[in-house]
Amino acid sequence: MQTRRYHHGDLRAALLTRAEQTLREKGPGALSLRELARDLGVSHAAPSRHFKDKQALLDALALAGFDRLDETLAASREPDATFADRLGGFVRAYVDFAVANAQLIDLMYTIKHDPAASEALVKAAQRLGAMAEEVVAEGQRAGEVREGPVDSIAIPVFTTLHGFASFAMSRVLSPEEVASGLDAVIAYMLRGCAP
Amino acid sequence: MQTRRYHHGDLRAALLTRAEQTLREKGPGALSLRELARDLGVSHAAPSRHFKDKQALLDALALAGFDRLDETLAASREPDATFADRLGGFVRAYVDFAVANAQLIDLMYTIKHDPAASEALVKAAQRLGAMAEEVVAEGQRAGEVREGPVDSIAIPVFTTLHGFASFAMSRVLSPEEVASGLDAVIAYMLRGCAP
DNA sequence: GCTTCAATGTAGGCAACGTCAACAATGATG
DNA sequence: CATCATTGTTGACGTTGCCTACATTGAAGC
Repeated sequence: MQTRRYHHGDLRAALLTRAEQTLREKGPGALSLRELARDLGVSHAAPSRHFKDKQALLDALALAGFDRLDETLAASREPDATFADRLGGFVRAYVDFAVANAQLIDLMYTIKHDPAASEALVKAAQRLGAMAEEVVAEGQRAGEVREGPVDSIAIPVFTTLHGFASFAMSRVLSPEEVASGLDAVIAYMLRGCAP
Repeated sequence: MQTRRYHHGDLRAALLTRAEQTLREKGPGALSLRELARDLGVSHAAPSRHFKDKQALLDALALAGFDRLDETLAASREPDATFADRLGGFVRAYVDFAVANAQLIDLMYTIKHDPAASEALVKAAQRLGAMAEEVVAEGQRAGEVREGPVDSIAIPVFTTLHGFASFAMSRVLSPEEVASGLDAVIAYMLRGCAP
């Protein structure tokens, strides 16, 4: 049991970590700056030194979420595979992340709604779209995807992906439906992309 | 300027109407029972006679939203048309509603998240899925849609629809992208459904 | 090594909120 | 006309986000 120092050391990171935990466990409504401060053994106004606003904390949380999702997706890439495998991998990685971090994803897209969304956040979100575009473009180059403007294919594909993930998160679909439906969705995507 | 009666007349309906207006104009965060009461010229505890909770009001709002969406979609049906037209009509109606009621749709799906979602609400949400299934099933009967379990086609389709609407609402896609992208999305759906 | 000062944390206060309990007016039912 | 459930009011409590003024700290410059 160490004696509490006046300075926490890395309160900012601790706040983010703890906030994400509460978000995951009790939902966004249960997120209170004061409770966060109490949990970390710090005065109720301390968080304001690191986040001017509650919204600022949520923004930072969402931004970190986008960054992690971007990394996850980038890491799941397999350069030398058929389009079907590449797309399948991308979709599975996205859906897995969404299911494992439902509340966070919700927050991410809710915040992006806001016209006042920070530039960094918009940028991180756009990177997602760019990655999807890249998969499609590569498929086109390999002749496995129909020709035409990349957007006219990437948008429907990403749209399907996000919609499915959204249903998976919100339990409109049961976990079994998600597991079994995933293959059908990927097959459907492939048909929609086929030359 | 009529003198204020002690009884409002139909406070419940007035609360819902006003709440939806505030939701639309200022977002869900700006919804306060007390402010609602003030706006309607009623004491701050009056709303509790009609909604035991803030959550209860939100639930009622979401339920009304599902009902209206169901009606809108049902009204947009054209029984004697090709599958392409029927699907196109359905998609357009859904997307139009979503764009025109972005905050409301958000609320609807957010609330459905909640494990404690009321039965009526779950039911209203499922009617949506059923309508989509019906369109697909009819297409199958007419031989315009590939065979197989209805779910394996209806889920991807509805998923794409919801994802696109979601992006349209959240302005990930600009209004122009929505307008122009809609045709591409419908074409892509049709390819995914084709026999 | 001392001073200075920006960064970080604390203490107290404010208005707003959701909720509750106790009380008051109303109008429908007998 | 009396009764009484429904609907609205009042006042209070605890919690929250945020603000301002103050305290502690550690590092940079002399």
